Amino acid sequence: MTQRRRPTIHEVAKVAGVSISSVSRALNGNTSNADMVARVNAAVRQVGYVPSVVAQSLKTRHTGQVAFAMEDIGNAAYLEMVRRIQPALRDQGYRLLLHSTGADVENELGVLASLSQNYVDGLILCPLRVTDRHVEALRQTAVPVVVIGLLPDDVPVDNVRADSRVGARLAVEHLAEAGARRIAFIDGPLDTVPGRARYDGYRRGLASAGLAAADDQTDELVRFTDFQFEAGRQTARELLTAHPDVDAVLGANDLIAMGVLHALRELGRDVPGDVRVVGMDDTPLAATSFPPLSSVSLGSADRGRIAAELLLRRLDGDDAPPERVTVPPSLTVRESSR
Amino acid sequence: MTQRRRPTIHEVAKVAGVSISSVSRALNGNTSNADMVARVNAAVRQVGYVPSVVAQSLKTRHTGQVAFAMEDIGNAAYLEMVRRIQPALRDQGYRLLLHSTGADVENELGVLASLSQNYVDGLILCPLRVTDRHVEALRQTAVPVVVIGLLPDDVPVDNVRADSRVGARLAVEHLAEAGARRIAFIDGPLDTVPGRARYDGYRRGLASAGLAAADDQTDELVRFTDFQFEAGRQTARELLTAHPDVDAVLGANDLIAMGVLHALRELGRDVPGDVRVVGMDDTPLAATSFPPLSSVSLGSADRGRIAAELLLRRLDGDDAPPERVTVPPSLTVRESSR
DNA sequence: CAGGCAGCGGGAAACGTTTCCGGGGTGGCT
DNA sequence: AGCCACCCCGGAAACGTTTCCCGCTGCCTG
Repeated sequence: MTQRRRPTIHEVAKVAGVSISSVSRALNGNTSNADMVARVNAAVRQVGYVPSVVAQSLKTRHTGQVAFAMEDIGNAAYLEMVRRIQPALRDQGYRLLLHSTGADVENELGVLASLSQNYVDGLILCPLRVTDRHVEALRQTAVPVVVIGLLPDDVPVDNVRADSRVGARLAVEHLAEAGARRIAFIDGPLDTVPGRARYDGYRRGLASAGLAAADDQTDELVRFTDFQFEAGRQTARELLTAHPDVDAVLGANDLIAMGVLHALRELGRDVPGDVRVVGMDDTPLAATSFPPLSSVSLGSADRGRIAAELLLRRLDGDDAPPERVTVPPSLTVRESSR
Repeated sequence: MTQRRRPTIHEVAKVAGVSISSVSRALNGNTSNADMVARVNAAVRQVGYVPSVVAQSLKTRHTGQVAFAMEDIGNAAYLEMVRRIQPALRDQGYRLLLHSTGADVENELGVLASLSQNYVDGLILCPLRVTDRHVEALRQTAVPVVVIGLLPDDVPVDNVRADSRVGARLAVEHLAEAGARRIAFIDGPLDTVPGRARYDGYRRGLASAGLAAADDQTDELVRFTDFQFEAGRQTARELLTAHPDVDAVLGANDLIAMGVLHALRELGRDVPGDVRVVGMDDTPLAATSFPPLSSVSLGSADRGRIAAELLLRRLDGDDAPPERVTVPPSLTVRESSR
C-alpha cells in the first residue's frame, strides 16, 4: 500500500510539457490538434492519471449521481424498479444512490432536504405518504425530481403512477366472470395510498359486476391487515371461518394472497375448485406458488423504466411542463383462479 | 422555480458579520464562543444555507459515500445484503452507491478501476469470478475494499465468505438422519463457484452418512442445470422418472427446490411422505411455499452486516491486517423434510 | 503595573478541476 | 508583401469549502 498521492492534472501537464488548460481541453475533446491529444494521452498513461470527479463536480456543478429513495428495497415492487432504473442511468453515465427510508416519514423528508446539499443531479422518489411538508419540499427542490406514486395534481413534478384501483377492479371483474359470487378482499392498511386505492377498486369491481350496490357500506367480506404473509394467513383463516360461503378471495398483494392460499389449504378447501384466489403485484412468488397464483401486475418494472426516462430528459435540460404518466395494470391469470 | 443560486458560506458570513472561517468553525463545532455559534446559526437559517458536500469532499478528501457492487440486485442473496449494508452505513453518515454489474466481468473491473476517481471512500464487492486482473486491481486500490465471496489467501483485502460446501453437506446429513437413503442433488452449473462448492459438499455429506463411498464417481443421482425455477422443475421431473426410488432431493438453491416441489406434485408424490426436499439460500420463497421448504441459510444478511462493519472499521482508520471471516451456514427445517 | 500567554477571529491558501480571456503565431486574402 | 482574422495555447480566476497562520485583545501573573 504505497499510498502515493494521486497524480493531478498538473503532473500530467508537466510531463507532457503543456499547460493544464491544454490537458483539460485534450481530455474533454475540446481541442483539434491531434499531436497535442496524443502527447497528453501519453502523459496520462505514464503518470497513471485519473480525473477527480469531486473536483469536476465542484466546477461543473453536476455530480453524475441520481438518488432513488423508497421505503425498503426488500419490497418486490421497488426491487423491480431499481433493476430497471440502475441500468438506464448507468448507460447515460449516472451513478445510482440508494436511500431506503424505512417506514419513517421524517427520513423521507430528510432525503428531500438533503437534495440541497447537491450531491445528486436528480431524484426518483417513492413516497409512502404525501404530506403538506412533502409538497412544500417538492416545490422547492433545486434538482429535478420524479415521483412514483400518487401525487396531488397541482404539484409541479414529473409523476409516474400505477393504477392499483383499476387493478383491483380488474381482479374482481375477472373473478366474477369466472363465476364467483361471494368475493372477499384482504387489504393492507386503509390509511396507506395503495390500501385505499385497492379498496376503492374492489368496491367498484363489485358494483360493476352487479354483486353489490354502489352504496353498500357493510363490507362484510373485507378485512384490513398488514401487507404480509402471516397477516394474510391469519386474517384469511378468520374470514373464511366466519364466512364459509366465500368463493373467491382477492389479496391486496402477493404476500397476502400467499397467506390466503395457505389458510385455504389448512381449512381443506380446494383452489381454485372451492375458492379462487388472486393476488396483486405479480412478483416471482406468484409464478412459483402452488397452485400458481393469478396476480395483477401494476407494472413496477415499467414504472421504474419510465421514471428513469423522465428524469434523464430533465437532466438533459428539457423544461417542458411536468408530465403525468399512468401505467395501466394487467392481470396474469394462472391456475389459482382458472 | 426561482432557480436562485444557492447561498454559500460567504453570504452567511456577510449576514452574520463575521469571517467565513468563523462560519466554518461554528458549523463544525470548532469554536467555543456560544455567541458566535448563535449568530452563525441565525444567519444560516436566515439565508437558508446548506453546505455543499462536493466542496467539502474536495477539501476534506472524503466523500461520505460507499459503493456496493454485485451482479444483480434481483438476486435474493444480494438483496439481503443490501438491506443490512445500507442502514449500517447510513447510521454512520455514509451514503450507498449501487452498482449492478450484470454478468459482465469487464463491468466489475470497471467498478474497481473507477475507485481511483475517488467518488467513494470504500467499496464492498461481490465478484462473480476472481481473475488475475481482479487481484491486481484489488492490490492497487486507493480506498478500503471488502470482498464478499471466495478470495485467494494472499490478496490483502478484508474478506467475508459463506461456506456453501458445508451448507450442502449439512443438508445431506439432515436428510440421511431423517431416514433418506437415495438422496438426489440438482445443482447449478459446475463451473460456477457455488455450483462447485455445493457439489463437493453434497458428496462429502453422502460419504459421511455412509451412503456412498468417497471415491464413488458415478453421480447417478446428480444433475446440473441453471439456478432457476423452470430448470429445476424440468430436471427434477426427468430425474424422478428415471429414478423412482429417490426418497430425497437437495436443490442447489430455493428456486431449483421450488421446481422440485412442483415436479413432485405433478408426479403425484407426497412431500415429505414419499420424498423429502431441501433448498438452499433460505429466501422468502422457502417460508411461503407449500409445504414450507427446509432450506440452508448461507447467512447473506449476516455477511452483509459483517462486510459493512469491516468496511466501517477501515474507514475509521483501522489498519490492522486484513481479516477473513467465514459465516457458518445453518439449516432451517420446515415441513418439506420433516 | 507591565509583560507574556492564551484564545479567538480574520485573511489567505489550498483542494483539482474547467473555462474565460488574451497574446502570439500562422495562414489567407487583397 | 502586408494586414487582418482566426486558431491555439498558456495564465489565471473561479467553484465552495477547510484549515493554517498570524495578529489582536484581554486576562493573569510576576
